[in-house]
Amino acid sequence: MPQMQDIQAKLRDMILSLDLGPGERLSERWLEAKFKGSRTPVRAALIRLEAEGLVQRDGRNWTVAPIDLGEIEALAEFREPLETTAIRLACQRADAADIDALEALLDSCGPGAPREEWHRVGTEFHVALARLSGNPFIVKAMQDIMTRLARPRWLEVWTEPTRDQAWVEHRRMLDMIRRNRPDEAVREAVEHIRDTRDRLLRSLREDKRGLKARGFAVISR
Amino acid sequence: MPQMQDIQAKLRDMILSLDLGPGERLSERWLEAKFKGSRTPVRAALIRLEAEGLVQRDGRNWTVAPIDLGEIEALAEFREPLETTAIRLACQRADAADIDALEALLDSCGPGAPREEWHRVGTEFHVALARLSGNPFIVKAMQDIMTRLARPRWLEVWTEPTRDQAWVEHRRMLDMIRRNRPDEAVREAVEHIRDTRDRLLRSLREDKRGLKARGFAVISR
DNA sequence: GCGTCCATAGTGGGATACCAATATGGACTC
DNA sequence: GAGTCCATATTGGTATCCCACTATGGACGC
Repeated sequence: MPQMQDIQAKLRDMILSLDLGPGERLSERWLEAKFKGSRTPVRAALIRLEAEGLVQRDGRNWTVAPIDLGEIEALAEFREPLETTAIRLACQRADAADIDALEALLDSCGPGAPREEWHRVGTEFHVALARLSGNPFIVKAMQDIMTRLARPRWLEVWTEPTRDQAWVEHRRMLDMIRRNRPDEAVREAVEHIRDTRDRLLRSLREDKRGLKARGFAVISR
Repeated sequence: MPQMQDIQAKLRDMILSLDLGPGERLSERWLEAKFKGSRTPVRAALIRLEAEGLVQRDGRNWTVAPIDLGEIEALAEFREPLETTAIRLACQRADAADIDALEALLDSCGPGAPREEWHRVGTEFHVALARLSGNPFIVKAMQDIMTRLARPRWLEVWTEPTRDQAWVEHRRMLDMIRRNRPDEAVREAVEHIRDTRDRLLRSLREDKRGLKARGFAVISR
């Protein structure tokens, strides 16, 4: 069992699940004890997680990346041209089976499913859609984006109407791709991206007090 | 003197300058001797350069990333929406001083300048343009793109007409941004990106024999 | 009390030691 | 001579060690 990848995966999970709070300091020694490995693989994992944006240097120290509202805006701006490009390419390149698979992914998450499932499927939908573009850089960028959005999405106040709205938006995007109507699919996507951004920002801003109470570092802008 | 960053920078330079051939195997021990450091900083540098796409794992080994013609196509596809978005944002956000600075950058490279200068200025132009978007993710992506394109650009057969063509295209893009005509600037950019892609692909394909003779790994597609 | 200063504990960066896995090369067999 | 097999060198992965630096906190002087 490769130790480094194991540590990297576990640490990533701890960060994404907010088991380690945003802004929290990480010492290599603490992590080495926590994972019962040595500092070498811990350091390798930290370097890689730094590239993912989940961990940062704060002077000489390692810290869990804070929640950054400005980053959420910048990500939406970055994501819009990428996801719309992915959609246009998918319209040209994806076959019916690809689209059926995506549909099945959406279907796999019904009203009774736990929140973790919705979260996972939502992420995977966008990455899989990017994959239909056939462009590895778009896929990589989308993975990166979804990783960085994972904690805000998880922290978002969770209501059925918003969940269903996102679900409907996903459906509509996919539908328009299936019918090979890229312009309309793109319009849906842009709307979805902006809706998501606004939802996340509003939710986080409203709960900023609660987040700080949990010791989470939040950068307002 | 920070050892790790030093090693990373030197190794990056050796790769980008083709001092280390594409596809060449890198052993940590050899690098440690080469840089008179120990394996710890060498490893940290390798991990970071892996994220930059300059170094890869080949099984358990490290290798210099090969020249990949498919990657050049994918990069152009990835770059188009990003650079056009950067231009539109720059039109909204950049002030005259920003644009003057970019113009000065282009002016800094006259007909008599050495090839290294043209190369550096060409790279910096696109990154600086991305910076005018104000979006750190676009900047980061553009840096990444230019890094990956650096070796193909360097290997391109070098003629004054092609050099001047790129120079004219840069000028026109900047001009249209200054006049706040984003659509035309975007049209120039798309043309420039496609021209560049075609030039690089043609040049590399024609010289593939020569590259292999130098021991360079080239992936055709 | 309030600064100031210094001993100390803890940190990340680097160097080194050890290990399992793998690649290598030469001897041996047929 | 060609193929096979095994001893050995070398590799990357991991575990420790050592060091310079720094943050901390308590004693001391005012």
